[in-house]
Amino acid sequence: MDLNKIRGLVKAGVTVSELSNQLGAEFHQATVSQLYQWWRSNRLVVERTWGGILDEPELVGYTDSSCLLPDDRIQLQTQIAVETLKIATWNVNSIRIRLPLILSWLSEQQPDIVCLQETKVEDHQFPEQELREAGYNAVFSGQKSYNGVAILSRFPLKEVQHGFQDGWDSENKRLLMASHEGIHIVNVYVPQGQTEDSPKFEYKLQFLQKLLSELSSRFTAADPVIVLGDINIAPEARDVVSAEAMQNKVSFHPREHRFIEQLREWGLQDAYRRFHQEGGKYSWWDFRTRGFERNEGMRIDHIWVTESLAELCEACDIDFDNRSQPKPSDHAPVICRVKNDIR
DNA sequence: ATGGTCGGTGGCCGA
Repeated sequence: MDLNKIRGLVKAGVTVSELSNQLGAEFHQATVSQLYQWWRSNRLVVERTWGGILDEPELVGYTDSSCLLPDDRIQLQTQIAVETLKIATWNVNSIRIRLPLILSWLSEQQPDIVCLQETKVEDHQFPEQELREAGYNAVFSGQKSYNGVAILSRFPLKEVQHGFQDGWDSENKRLLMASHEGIHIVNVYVPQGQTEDSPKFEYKLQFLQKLLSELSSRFTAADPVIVLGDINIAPEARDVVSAEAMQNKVSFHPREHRFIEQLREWGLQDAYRRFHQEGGKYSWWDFRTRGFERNEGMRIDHIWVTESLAELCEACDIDFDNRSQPKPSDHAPVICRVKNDIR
């Protein structure tokens, strides 16, 4: 199959039957699969007049039961959609209860890649169909009740890895990696840790240590790597309401700050702090104290990038508006925009 | 205010 020839013809815009005529014997199953892949990833515009019955063609979006018809006019989008990549992280606190908000947010924000945490569903219950209809492929790693991570993407993801490569702590679904156009995506849900004297805090610190060794064994700081998720650590005093009150408290503990320091030493930087210096900007607020209404929270959801990606980063923002919607998660999404210079 | 509210579960736990 001559992919460049097909790409050229479809970029110019053709009907399916014209394409079939022009390709002749070269039009076969692989060609059709390619068209569907483009369609599924929202790169193919499909216009349908039902054999001329409609004066104005209707736009046909991809669903699992969609079929291309011979007189459909198809056109492959040029790289407009990927000139800048919009990459987000969001702890959704149950994908089942949050699905309506997730779908409206996807359609409003149009992110290209979204890392989700605390999906809280087993894989067979993951709403793959609904997300695909919204234009997203998904890879996911879930369990009953707790944890659960997923990556949504407009494009097919590559090099998917579930959990740590050595299988450590594989029963807790907190880590999911994939790649897109050479960018390595590390989606992580770091354990919360409860209190300083809890075994859960030791588990958190061990998890962080494992995460660091996973990063340094898989990548170098020269690679384009993006580590994002619910890190459950507020790095600095300006990321909490009161550093005094948080002294030696979990999520603001010196031993956790040591990990943040090691992340920086390895070559990662906090994308949000490239663009915003002010304090009092949080990504999580406690439901119990009505923290959001009082703006009392912590900035614990982060996007960390290596230097090569940092230079391409154009923006990084917390989506506060999402948190004020009905039935919000206790976390707001964090979104960054990365210039895509990989052509 | 050592409380409070969510979400998932199953007769309490995790955040």
